[in-house]
Amino acid sequence: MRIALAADAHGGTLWPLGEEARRVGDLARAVHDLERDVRPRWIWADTRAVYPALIERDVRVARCHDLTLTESLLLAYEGRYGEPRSAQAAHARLRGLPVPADETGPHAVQDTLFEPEPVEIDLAAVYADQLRRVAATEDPARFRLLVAAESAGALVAAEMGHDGMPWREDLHDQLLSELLGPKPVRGMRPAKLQALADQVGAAFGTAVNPDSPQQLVKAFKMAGLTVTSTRSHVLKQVDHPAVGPLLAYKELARLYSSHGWAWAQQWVRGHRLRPEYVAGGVVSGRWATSGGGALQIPKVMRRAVVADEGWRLVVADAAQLEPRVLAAMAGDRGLARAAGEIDLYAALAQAFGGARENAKIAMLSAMYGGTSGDAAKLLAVMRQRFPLAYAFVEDAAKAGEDGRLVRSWLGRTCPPPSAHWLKLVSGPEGGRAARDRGRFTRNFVVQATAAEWALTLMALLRGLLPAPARLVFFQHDEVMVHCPEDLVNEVSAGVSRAAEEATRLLFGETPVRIPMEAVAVACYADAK
DNA sequence: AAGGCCTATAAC
DNA sequence: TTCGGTTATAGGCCTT
Repeated sequence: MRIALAADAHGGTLWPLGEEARRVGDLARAVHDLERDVRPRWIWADTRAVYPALIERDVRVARCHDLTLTESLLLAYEGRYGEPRSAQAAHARLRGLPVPADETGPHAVQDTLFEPEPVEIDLAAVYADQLRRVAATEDPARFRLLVAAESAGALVAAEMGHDGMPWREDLHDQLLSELLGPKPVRGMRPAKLQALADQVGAAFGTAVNPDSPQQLVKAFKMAGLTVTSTRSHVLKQVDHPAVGPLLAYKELARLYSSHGWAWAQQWVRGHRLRPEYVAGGVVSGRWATSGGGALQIPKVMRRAVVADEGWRLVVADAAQLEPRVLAAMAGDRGLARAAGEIDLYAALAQAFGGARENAKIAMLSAMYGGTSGDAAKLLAVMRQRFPLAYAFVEDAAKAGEDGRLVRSWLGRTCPPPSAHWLKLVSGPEGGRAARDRGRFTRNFVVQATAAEWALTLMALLRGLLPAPARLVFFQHDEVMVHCPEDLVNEVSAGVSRAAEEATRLLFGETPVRIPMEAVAVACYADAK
């Protein structure tokens, strides 16, 4: 059963497909009852606008179809990248009405919540149109899976944003104090940071703001040293007494400004980090965050992520996900056989002269377009030993260089070349621009497919988790579940099973394995 | 004062 | 001949 749903200021409208629409005063109550009785697939305009209010009322749904995310996938597939993707825009296109631009900006979703819809959107008609367009894709079964996974991802993102990841404010403060000195008063640098800044100044013989690349370059110049930038790896080559304290400063300043006290004040409440995840926020299908920086948490801060009393964190990541995905996509039997092993690179080592490191460089260069060091030599070996995998990424690169589109395994489509690129590519620097886009499309097919595998895994795992276990973190190829201690085994088994099912759902019968070993820990820092 | 671009670095 | 992809965030610095 499928039910379209629209929220408004006074409740909402439910529209079981093929039946009359009916208004309800208490939307959350109605959704709860229907979810309990019939478990429909909910069709709604935008999960980010609709679902948080339901979660707030403790109502969760198993399945949905997000019209905005689906429209976005379809427009890209159809070569119409950039057209407005909201359900309202899709509706307007169907009816021949003026198409409203998408809301943009940090508060777009919240703003629309409090504004009445300017026009009534025929959700069922938009949905039917999308199903028709999905059926017209080259492989409708795959695209349907993509739509389902993307929509499920939106549910998970909203739920994780609500539940939050366990975060001990006291341990975070303790960690910051150890590294930086006590929390400073507003406008002051923490003591250890100031001491390092003073050392840098002393080494130059004049006060320099270590946060200013311009001042640093000038100061080095006065000391008779020319630096092309003030990046850490450049400074490491420079012999000057300021370099030591400067590198230390940079590392700590990063922690302070990006994940320091101000950050915690804004994003941590009641022992939970609650960032805002954006499913489908990256062209490759990876998630983004629009606040909270949850996908860039420095590793040292994992010490602050601690399970509640009597609970555990079950942490699992898919090791070597991208080369495994490539092996499955390309149907390269030799690579797929190696991808049946726990350590793919070790299994490949023999083909690359015995060194595991060489195998790794070869694979990464193939997927990222790397050319430095021994890459060229190793890629030649790869071409010979794993011709299908090699050809797969080469074809993707060639398509990008030619200005064509590439797609992931399930049909996510890369953006078309920009007008700027088209101009560049026919000019004197055209070769460079073409190669740049080739690297992008080469990586896109792998990264996007890895992302949809991870999305599928998460959708499956969400359905397998026993209450009250909760998904609390997801970072590209890694998931974290927070659960009572006595559920650890069940949750770990769920993770492995979800990984196996995700692999089979995407790739069918294949020797490739994408193992996910879960570990249960009290503290995230102990997971690796 | 606000906004856009640049540089730098965190994650995968 | 150099020259690996996707991001978020913050501070400096320049323009308006």
